[in-house]
Amino acid sequence: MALRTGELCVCQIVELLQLAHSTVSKHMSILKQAGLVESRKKGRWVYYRLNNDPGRSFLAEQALNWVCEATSNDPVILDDLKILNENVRLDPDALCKSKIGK
Amino acid sequence: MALRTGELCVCQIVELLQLAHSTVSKHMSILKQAGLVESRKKGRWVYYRLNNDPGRSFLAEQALNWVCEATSNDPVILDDLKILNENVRLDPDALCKSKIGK
DNA sequence: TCTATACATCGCCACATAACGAAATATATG
DNA sequence: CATATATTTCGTTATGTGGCGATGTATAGA
Repeated sequence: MALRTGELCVCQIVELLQLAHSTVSKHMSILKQAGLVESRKKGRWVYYRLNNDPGRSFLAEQALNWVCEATSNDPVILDDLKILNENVRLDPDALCKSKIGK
Repeated sequence: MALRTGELCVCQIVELLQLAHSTVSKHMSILKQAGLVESRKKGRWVYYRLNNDPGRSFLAEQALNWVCEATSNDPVILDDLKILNENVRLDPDALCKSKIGK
C-alpha cells in the first residue's frame, strides 16, 4: 500500500513501518519473489515499486487489486499514506538521511 | 474449490479432505464469517455452499475468483474434483452414510 | 424418553511464520 | 585503501495458525 505513492527504498519503509531493517528486507524479497513488486538498485539504495509490468501475472494483478481495495480505508493505512504524502516532495537521498516524518 | 461442484455437508468435506470433523467445522465457520460461504441446515446436516449472493461484498467475490484461478490447475485440486464428480449423482443423505469415494 | 448421528466449541500441542540482532555484502566517499 | 551507509543473510526467539480429541448441542428415529 505504501508503494502506491511511488517507489520507496528499504530505509524509507523501515521508518514508515517502524520495523527492523532485516524484517523489511526479508518481506520485500518475499513480495518480489511472488511477483508483486519489482526493484532497482541505485548506488547503495534499493528502490522497490509495485509491479505494474504488463507482463506480470494475472494472479499478481488481482492480488494487488484485492489488497488495495481491502485496506484502502483502514485507519492505519490512511495514517501511513498521510506520513508518506508529507515527504513526497523530498529528494529520496535526503529522505533516507533525514528519516521520514522527522 | 470443492464447493464449486455444489453444496456439501461437513461430513462430505471431511471425507474428501481426510481431516478431523472438528478441523473442517472450524474452517467452515471461519469461511462463513468471512462471507465466502453460506450454509443451510437441513435436519442433522449443515450444507455449505459458495456465497453467490448478489449482495455479497465485492472483496469476497474477488477473493473467491482469485483462489479459483490460482488453484484450478493444482493437481491436488484436480484429483479432489475427480472424486467429487464420481459421487455427484448420489443423494446427499446416502453419501453421508456411504462415505465419499468408498 | 433414550440413543445415534451430525455438527460446533474448547483446550491443547505441533509446526509455521514474523520479529529481532549480529554478521556479511555492496557501494559511495574521504 | 579505509570508513560509513544501505541492504541482505543467518540464527534465534516469540507469536500465530492448523491440527486433533474431548465435550457440548441439536435433531431424527426407536
